Amino acid sequence: MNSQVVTRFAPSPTGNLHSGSYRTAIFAYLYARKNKGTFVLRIEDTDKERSKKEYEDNILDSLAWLGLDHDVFVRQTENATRHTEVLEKMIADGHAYISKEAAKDGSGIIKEIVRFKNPNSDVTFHDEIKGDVTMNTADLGDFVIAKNIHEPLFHLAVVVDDFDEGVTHVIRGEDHVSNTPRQILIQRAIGAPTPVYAHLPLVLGTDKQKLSKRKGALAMTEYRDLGYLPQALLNMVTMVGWNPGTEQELFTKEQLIEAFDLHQVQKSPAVFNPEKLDWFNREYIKQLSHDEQKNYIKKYLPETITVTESQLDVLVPVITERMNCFSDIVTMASAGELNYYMSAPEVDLAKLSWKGEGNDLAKQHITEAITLLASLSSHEWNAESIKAAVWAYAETVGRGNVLWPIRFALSGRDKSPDPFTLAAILGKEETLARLTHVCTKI
RNA sequence: GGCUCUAUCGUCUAUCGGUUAGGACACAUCCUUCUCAAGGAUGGAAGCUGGGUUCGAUUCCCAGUAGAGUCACCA
Repeated sequence: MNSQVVTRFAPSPTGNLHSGSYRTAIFAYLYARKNKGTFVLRIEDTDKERSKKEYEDNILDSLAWLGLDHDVFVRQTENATRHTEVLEKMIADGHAYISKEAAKDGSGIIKEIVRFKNPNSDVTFHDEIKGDVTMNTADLGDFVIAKNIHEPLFHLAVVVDDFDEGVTHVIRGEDHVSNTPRQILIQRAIGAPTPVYAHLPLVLGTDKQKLSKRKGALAMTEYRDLGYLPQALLNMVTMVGWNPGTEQELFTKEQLIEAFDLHQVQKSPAVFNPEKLDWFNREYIKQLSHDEQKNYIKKYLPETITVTESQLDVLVPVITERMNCFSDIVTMASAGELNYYMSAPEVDLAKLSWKGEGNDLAKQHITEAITLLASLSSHEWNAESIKAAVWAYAETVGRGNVLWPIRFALSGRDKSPDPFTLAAILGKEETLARLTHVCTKI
C-alpha cells in the first residue's frame, strides 16, 4: 500500500512569493523529490477579488528562478465544474445545505450560501511534525463552504482538489493547523482519504512576528533584483526550521533532496536572519567562475563607471570580495569608492604620510617608487611585478612608510585595495602621473 | 478572550537521561605584506521559572510564565 508520494504547493495569487511561502514550497518540493514522487503546483485563485495575474506570474517566476520545478500545474478555478458537482452531491447526501442569508457586505442582498452540516465531533489527526492534535469542531458551527453553488470557498476546494490530484502529503504552514479538522470533516463527508499532514513552524521576521509584506518581508524577486543568488536563498531558507543533524551548512539542491527529512523539521518558529543570508550569498558568489562574477558585476555597475574589459578583469575579485550581494556595487559607486579607478582623486596632503612621518619623507618615498616603477615595462605591469619592484625599498625604510603614501596618492582614500592592485588597474602611465602630480603639490 | 502549538548562546541549531552543553551567523581580540576586504587563530555568549519522576535531568511528566498561530461569504 506504499503508494506514490504526491505533494503540492498551493499559494493563492494574492501577493508576491516571500521567504515564508517559499520555505513551504521548498519542503513540499524536497519531500516529493526525495521520494521520487510528484510535485503539484496549484494556484488557489478562488477568491476572484483578491487574486491577480501579476502575483501568479511573480510566484511562477520566483519558483522557476529558484529551481523548484513542478510536475503538475493547475489553477483551482479550472476545477469549478467538479466543485459544483461535489457541492450538489453533499447537499443531496445531507452533508451540506443551502442557506439564504443577507450578504455580509451590508448590501441587503439575500444570497444562497452553502453551509457544511457540522457533526460537532472531536477530530484528532496525526501531524508528522507536531504529533497528534485534537480539536473540537463544535464551536465552528455549520461553517460556510461556498459563496454559492458555483463559487466554492477554500476548505471545500482544497479538500476536493487534494483528493482529485491524489495528494498524499499535505505540507503547509502552521497557520493551517486550525483549518485541518474542518477539512478532515469534509473529507469524511465526501469519502476522501485523509492525507498525511505536516505543518511547518512559521518563519518570523527580526521582530519575531510572522513574516508579511507589510512588515518588510522581501519578495524572492526582490532578493533576485538585489543580486542574491538562487542557490544562496535555497540553502538559507531551507535551513530555517530544518537541519540535517550534522554540522554541514552548505548544500546544493541535490544534497538537500538527499538529506531532507520531515522528522528533523523544527517545532518552534524561527527568525529569518538576513546576516546569515549574506554569508550564504558570499559563499556562493565565491563559487562562481570569474566570468560569471564579471557578468553579474557588469549588470550592476552604474553607467557612470567606465572601465575597460582588462581593468574589469582585475577589478572583479577586488569588488566581489567586498560585497554581500551584487547590488552592493551600486552602493559602493554612490559612496565614491569606485571613482578613483576612473579619474585622479583629490588627495588630502595632510593624510599623505604614514603615521605623521611628514610629507618630506613621503615625497622622498614616492619619488623613489616612481623611479623603481618607471623601469618596469608596460607588458610586465601587473600587481605581482609592481609589488616586486617596490618591495625591497619598502622593506628597508618601512613598509607602511612607503606603501601608505603610494596607496593614498593613487586612491585619495583611507580605505582601498592595496597599492599594487590599484596600480595594476590604473596602468603604468596613469599610476606614474598620479604619483608625480602628488609630488609636485608638496 | 476561546482553541492549538512552541520554549538551548543575540540569531539558526546539535544533544536519542550521564557531554568541559557542540557547530554556524554576528560580535571582540590577535596574526597574516600599509588601510580596507578576504583568510587564519583565539575568546565572550545559552538550557524561562517552579514542582515532580530518577542514582542522575537541557532531555520525561505537570503547572506557571512567555511567545506564536488561528478564530471570514480570505486563503
